[in-house]
Amino acid sequence: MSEAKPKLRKTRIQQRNSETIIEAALDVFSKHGFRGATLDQIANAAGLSKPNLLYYFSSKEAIHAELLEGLMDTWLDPLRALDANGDPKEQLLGYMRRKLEMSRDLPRESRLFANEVLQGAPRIGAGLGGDLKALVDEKAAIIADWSRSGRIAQVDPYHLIFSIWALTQHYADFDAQVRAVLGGEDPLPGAEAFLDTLYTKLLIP
Amino acid sequence: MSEAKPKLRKTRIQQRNSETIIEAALDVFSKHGFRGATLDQIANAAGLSKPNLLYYFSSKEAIHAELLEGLMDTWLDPLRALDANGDPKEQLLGYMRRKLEMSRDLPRESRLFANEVLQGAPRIGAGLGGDLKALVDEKAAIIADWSRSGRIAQVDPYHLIFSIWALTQHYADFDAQVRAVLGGEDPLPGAEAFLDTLYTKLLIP
DNA sequence: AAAGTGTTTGACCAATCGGTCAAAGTCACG
DNA sequence: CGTGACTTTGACCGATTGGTCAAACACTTT
Repeated sequence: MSEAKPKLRKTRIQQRNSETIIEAALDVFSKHGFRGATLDQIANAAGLSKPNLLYYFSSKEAIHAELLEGLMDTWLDPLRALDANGDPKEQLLGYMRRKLEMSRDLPRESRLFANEVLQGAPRIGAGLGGDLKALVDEKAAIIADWSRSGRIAQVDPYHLIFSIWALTQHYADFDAQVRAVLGGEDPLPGAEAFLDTLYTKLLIP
Repeated sequence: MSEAKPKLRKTRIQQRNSETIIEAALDVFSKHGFRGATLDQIANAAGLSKPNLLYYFSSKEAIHAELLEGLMDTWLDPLRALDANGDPKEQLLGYMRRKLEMSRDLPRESRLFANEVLQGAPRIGAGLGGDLKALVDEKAAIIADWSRSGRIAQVDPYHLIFSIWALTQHYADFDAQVRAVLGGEDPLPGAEAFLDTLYTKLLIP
């Protein structure tokens, strides 16, 4: 259903500036949302003039679209790595830990997606119903098998996956709230310990 | 630290129109975020002219602020209801269920807060570090007591509360994603069953 | 070094935005 | 029913926004 676009970047300068723009756009979009971000902010963050931005990307939407598309893969990698042949508990806890690491290391990406989905995913809806659903269906089937064979407890695999998303991304997306409640303390170590015991207890058959 | 404002609405018309505006603003702000919402959209949704809006509220910010302030109480009610004298497991599962009901019945309110916190809580930051933190500290102390006395398992009370927020609000804030993955199915019944077993297992001493 | 391609920018534009204002309309009440 | 307070609105304003364009600039190739 999707046409493969070459998207060839001819020159060194194009390569470098495109990357700079995408990086700056990630910063600005994740901080202010699509509507709240302005081309001037992005241009400024990238150290370029606004017309120069639009020499590399045809519109604000185009920057946002390429950003999301390029990130989708990174974002789903941890789930892709879930191995049907591995130890069930180890695989699921590993997935959770990798997602938690991403909340620590890539909070801007997390917020970018959160912003998009919060608004009803108007510019990414197709990707959710397509690639994402397919991947989740595949991995949910694996988890269901583990449940059926008694290697982990009986759990709804879809809500199990949702819970991992919710619990890990929460620490990136709601960072302001978490830190306001905890004071100065770094939330992540406590979070990992809590989530470890949570999922360990949940998965015991 | 906070001055009590009377905020008296003299006439019937003022009463009615203020409410209409707040209701319309909830719709628009939760759908598009603060920056993405326009006064014209709110005025339109409220069935009023834009200058008429500004007769009742001095600015876009003022509408947003009153909306958030009025909602904060509703939003924290379930946590306030957590009773130190009740049965621990019953109290915590009850809290979770009430939050899940709020995600079902008040998704706009959930998204409004999510939008605000995602942007770093620029217009509500004080409320998070103040009232919210105080309330969470109080209830976390209760939960810690339950843990200490062995009535529930050893858990970090703060992350336990965070997990209830994350897991329940996820079904409102990320509704687009959840539904895209699940297809037509209503997510909430499955969510409640999953969360019931999750917290039941977690809390067993 | 000339020519052609690729890159950058200042000036500008139309649309939209939050907000103002004076004038017109409506309501409550003596 | 008249009067003063309350309510509504069309017209308007300055600022910001996404985007255009022609001209200037730089780089590579021959």
